[in-house]
Amino acid sequence: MSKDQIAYHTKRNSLKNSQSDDDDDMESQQSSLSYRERRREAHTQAEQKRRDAIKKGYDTLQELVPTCQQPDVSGYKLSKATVLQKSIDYIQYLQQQKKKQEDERNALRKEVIALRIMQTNYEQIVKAQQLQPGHTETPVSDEVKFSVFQAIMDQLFITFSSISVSNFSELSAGVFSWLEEYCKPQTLKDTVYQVLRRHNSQMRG
DNA sequence: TACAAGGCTGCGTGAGGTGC
DNA sequence: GCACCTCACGCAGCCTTGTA
Repeated sequence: MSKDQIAYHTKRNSLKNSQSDDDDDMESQQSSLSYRERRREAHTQAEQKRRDAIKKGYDTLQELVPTCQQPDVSGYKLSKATVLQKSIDYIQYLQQQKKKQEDERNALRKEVIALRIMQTNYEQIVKAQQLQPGHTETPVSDEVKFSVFQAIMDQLFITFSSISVSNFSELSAGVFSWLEEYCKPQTLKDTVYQVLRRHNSQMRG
């Protein structure tokens, strides 16, 4: 507030309250300031304190909200109404983001559960096959294991070599589609059987 | 370019509500 | 009943924008 404003208000208020103050002064001649005057000054200070708190709140809000941190397009300080509106918009944006992330998290949780079920099923299949009559545990040399592993990897590499590696996005997209197409449990199972059959025939031949 | 109009802000103050 | 808090109001100053 400018000095002119202060002078104006001081004069205005003194005129406004002169009558009642005179009455108060007549009632309490012991104090230099009337009760009403003291009340008015205390209230003025309290109101200033309240406005400071509100202003501080707006300033803090402006610091916290990213869209309020730069001045508006005209280059001027954002008005309080604008700060409020931008804060509302930002909170709504955050709420949308939160919901989106919750949906993603739920989808991933379902996927984890599905994969665990699949894992359990495959473990049961393996156990059942091991318990079948005629199934014997014969020791397999490391050389044979490596040979089989190499054959499986070679088979997979043939399919993998069709993926484009010209840039990262194409590569990552290609890897995902390759995993979905060639690394399905049934596909891998077929590949392993195929390699093992070939390996057996070579051993017999 | 001068001027009017309108918006924003800060100020002091009265009135009403609330807690002790 | 009193002290304190909050809200609403009127006011002035500053600034931008539109217009003659």
